[in-house]
Amino acid sequence: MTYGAANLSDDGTGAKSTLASTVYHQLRDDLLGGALETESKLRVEWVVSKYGAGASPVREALNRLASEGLLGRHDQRGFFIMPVSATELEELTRTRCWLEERALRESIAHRTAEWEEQLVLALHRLGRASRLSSQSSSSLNPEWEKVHRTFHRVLISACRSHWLVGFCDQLSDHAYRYRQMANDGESIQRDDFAEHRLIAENALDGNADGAVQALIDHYQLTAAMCMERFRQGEAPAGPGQRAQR
Amino acid sequence: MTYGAANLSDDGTGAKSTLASTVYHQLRDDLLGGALETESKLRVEWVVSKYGAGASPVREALNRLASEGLLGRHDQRGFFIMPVSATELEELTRTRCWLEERALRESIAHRTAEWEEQLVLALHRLGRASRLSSQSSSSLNPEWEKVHRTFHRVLISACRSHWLVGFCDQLSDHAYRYRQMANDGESIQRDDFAEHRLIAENALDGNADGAVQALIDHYQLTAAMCMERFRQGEAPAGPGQRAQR
DNA sequence: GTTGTAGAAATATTCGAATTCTCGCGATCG
DNA sequence: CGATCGCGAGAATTCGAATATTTCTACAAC
Repeated sequence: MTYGAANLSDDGTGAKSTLASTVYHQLRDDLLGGALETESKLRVEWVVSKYGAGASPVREALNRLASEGLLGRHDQRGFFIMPVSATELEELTRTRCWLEERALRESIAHRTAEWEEQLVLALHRLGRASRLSSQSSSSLNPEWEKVHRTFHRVLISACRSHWLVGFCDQLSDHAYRYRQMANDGESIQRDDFAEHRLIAENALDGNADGAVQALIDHYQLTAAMCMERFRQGEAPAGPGQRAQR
Repeated sequence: MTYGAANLSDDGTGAKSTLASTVYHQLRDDLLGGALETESKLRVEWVVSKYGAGASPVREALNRLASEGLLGRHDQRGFFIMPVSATELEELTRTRCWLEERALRESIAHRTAEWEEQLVLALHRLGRASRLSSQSSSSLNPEWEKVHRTFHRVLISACRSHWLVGFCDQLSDHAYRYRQMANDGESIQRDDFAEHRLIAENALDGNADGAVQALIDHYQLTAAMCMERFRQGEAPAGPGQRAQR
């Protein structure tokens, strides 16, 4: 065995993953976690040396990430980390509200007993997990993030469109990126659980309008908080992105 | 000059494209055009020999296509052409109607003079291009397809969300694939231009409800026609897809 | 007949070495 | 002085050759 040493299992089914997929997931996590925002340009060689893989698999990973909008691509000029901006955050939030509203309405309209149970379960878990990491207050609790994401995914999972679910997922990733970036110490106190409970209860009651309103409020509040932080950290010309081209 | 010989310009800006991008576009066209539906499994070696490129660029192209849902991927087992089905067509159409409705409403709500002009222009061009190819009746006129796509893109272009436009584009690609597949000789006569004119005129008048209704009718009629053909060609077990795994 | 299995063949994946391209810099030409 | 042309250095891209994995086949055991 010469290369590809760190591959045990990928999805629990015992199927071995490719190096390309491994790099993809790692790099994606780093991108979303805001671990490498400092450099706008992403040199292949740099990724190769950091993640220990050849150019080919790295390049595959980069291509996937570019297709998802996390990276940009210029033929013959490599990849770059997609820049962030206030207007992009607005557009993202706007789109997210549109899609999630539709998804939630459909989900409620076609809800099943199983969906209700999953939702109750997701809400319960959300109540258990704490928002902030117990160790560092400057980063969110990864466990909470996981549960949180599951909650929102379950919420719209009955909408009868894997396309729509996928799109919402994708937007969710980008929103997560902004949230991570804007996360240096909590600002306003916020009762996360109450917000989610309001959404879930309305949904379970079949009150689509109420659920949608609560969901949109939830997203917009989050966006507003991000925006505030975003605007603060913008003027000092901090370690944000650099030369674009 | 040893490899990468067939690269003049890609986007008209004089920028040279990568082999990966070239293969991506070609393969994508073939996929959408229904040129190679016969084999569900897509061997890298086959693509390499057909498109004249090494494994690395081909693989990149495959990865991009997989991210768009045109191909599927199983780590260590390669890529396969995404199967088609009646239920998938339904889901696709449903999602498309949801997204395009929202996009159109927003587009109308935020329309500008330039948007109106582009729309008028797109409609005019649509009237000029004929639906069927002059040569072969079994394939659609590529010029018409181009103009048609432009029309629909323009229609929603003022919605203030590149995300939404992108999603609609993606769904549009998949719908196109189904349309191509279901295209062996015209069935019902259909006044395409009248349908599009109805949409455009309502949109230009600011009549969102009317425009949306016309647009949805348009999509659903198309889907219904595809579905009909689809069901016909299903029983004979024609040269459709083969072994899945 | 079914199940299991070693080995071969076919494929997919990855690497390391070219090859090609871009970008910056200094010289040269209007 | 501004614009253009060469000319490397540095990157990106691609190839051809390994390396790994899956799939197929023949054969044996139950």
